[in-house]
Amino acid sequence: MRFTKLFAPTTKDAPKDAILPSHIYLVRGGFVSQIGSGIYNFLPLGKIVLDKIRTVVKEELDNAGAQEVMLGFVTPSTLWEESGRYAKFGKELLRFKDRKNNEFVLGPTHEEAMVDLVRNRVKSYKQLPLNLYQINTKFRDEARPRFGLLRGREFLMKDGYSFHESIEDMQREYALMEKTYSQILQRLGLDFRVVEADSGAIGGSGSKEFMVLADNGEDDIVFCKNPSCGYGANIEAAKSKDNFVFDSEVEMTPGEFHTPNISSIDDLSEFFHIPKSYLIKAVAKKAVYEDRDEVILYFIRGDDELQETKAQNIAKALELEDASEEDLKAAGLVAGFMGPIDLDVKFFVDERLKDRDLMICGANKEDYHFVGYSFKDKDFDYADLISVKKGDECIKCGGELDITKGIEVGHIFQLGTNYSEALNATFLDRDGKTKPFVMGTYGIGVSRLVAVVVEQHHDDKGAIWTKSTAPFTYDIIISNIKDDEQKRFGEELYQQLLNGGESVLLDDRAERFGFKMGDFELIGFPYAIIVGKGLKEGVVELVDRKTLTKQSVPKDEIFSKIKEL
RNA sequence: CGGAGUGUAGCGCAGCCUGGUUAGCGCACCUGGUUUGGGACCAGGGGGUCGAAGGUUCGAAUCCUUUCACUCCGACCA
Repeated sequence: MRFTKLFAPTTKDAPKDAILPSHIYLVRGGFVSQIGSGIYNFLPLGKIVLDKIRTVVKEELDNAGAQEVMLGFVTPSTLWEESGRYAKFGKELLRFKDRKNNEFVLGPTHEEAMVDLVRNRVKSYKQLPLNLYQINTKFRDEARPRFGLLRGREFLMKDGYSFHESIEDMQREYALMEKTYSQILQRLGLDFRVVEADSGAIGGSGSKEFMVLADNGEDDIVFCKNPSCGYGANIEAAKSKDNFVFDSEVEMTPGEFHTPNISSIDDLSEFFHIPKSYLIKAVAKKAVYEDRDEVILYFIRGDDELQETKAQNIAKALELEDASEEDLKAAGLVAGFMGPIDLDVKFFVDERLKDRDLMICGANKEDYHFVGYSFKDKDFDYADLISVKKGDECIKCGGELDITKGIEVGHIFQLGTNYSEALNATFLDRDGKTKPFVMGTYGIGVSRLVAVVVEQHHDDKGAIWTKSTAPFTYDIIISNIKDDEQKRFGEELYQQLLNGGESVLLDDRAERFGFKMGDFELIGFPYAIIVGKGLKEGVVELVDRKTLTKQSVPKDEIFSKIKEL
């Protein structure tokens, strides 16, 4: 490709709302442009990168035995009603009607559609397992799109679904997909971690996320510093060891205690001269369900923090909101003095409190706490409710846990039979019995990966594409296009590289040297070959975009030099 | 969804408060010339339904009403 023919409108200035490097450089470099809130056009450079990533994804998946299909982007809403998600999914699901007044949705994910494709076509265990995927546009009407391609409303995603006769076979495929996804991300040149994850609204028994490490990530991921351990988890699912050690000097006589105006954990700790780990923190939330709201209490240790996703999951709520003073009053609760004593509202207790005694909690009475509370023999709903903190001990090896930022690029789920049952998708097993398919589902954000590569590989001048993602590998810069010798050699080299099967761009524009170098650095091709002043002495220069180092190479050797890279 | 803003040339903005020549600036673009190793310079030039609709007025980019879009902070986010 010649730069004079390439539609790549680079700019000096970034859009004012672009904060993240990936957003700034993708727009400035002429890769993408915004056409609406959270909706982006891909220009030639962006499309090349997108296709390269898509190709890597496809090659690895096909190699693992999956088959590519393409489902309709527009899906009849009846399918979504069948699975029950039409009501559950919320406003993210874009719904609309056609001229005949039939309802449709723009697919944000395609469990229903894929199950529908398979049911009544696959009838026997002999046709299993089956792993079908598509790389197709998705639409989610995000409340607040931002960060360019990282959180758009319309995006390209690979979503795959596997069908099995048993849980064991599904888990085999799940492990295969973990391996396949890891290979994909490795080929793209990304530094990533596979972490345990919350399964979220999609349901299922287990899931893992593929997190690319980046300072601007939206997710907090917990990982063990011990290199031989390898534990990693999304903060929403992470667990740590209980570090509580009982202090034998602590004594309490059970009973109510007057604590006027003392309601915060800090104040109580000071008032009773006792560590926060002996206090019971009550967190009130308003759980929103399809048909009602309900105040729910969560009891956790005074030095812990409630993890909202865990709290929401255990309550099986659509979402959790902060409970207001009025909500609490209406539920008969006294803000600041709530405890697990004689409660009428639904509540959950963190599993670390099970069998603890000698604790202090609210007495459900204004200005009173209860001292010497015991959980022994109390048959409450215990669950993991708390957030892991930096420095906690690893649940697996006891090592030190750290927290870092990551961007989710892939998510694999052990789905089970949720969807096959809901949609009545069954097969006959070896004993001739009707069974629902055991399913797995696997997603990878293809357009998001375009941004993620830049997010992880850039400097203050622009993007730095990895070899497997670069729109072109080599950028031949003819320093002065009016210099016949430079022009002739640049053209020659360009033809030579093309004939050699290399991915190469010839910058033959009548621009000044600095302008062309700037574009090279901004767009981020892995290498530039400068054909300029040095040509008189018989040399050209090879520039490594990553290090920006230049080395002079005799012009007759540049072709073989490139072949070595 | 709550709060706060912004819509004027391809991009970034001024003008609006206090209505009144032909709506301006920088970058980008076109023509000619000089330049050619780090985003050059000189001269000339093209490009605007001032987001949309309605209203007030002799007169509206400017004031009023409605509406649409986009952005920021937060909540949300397989």
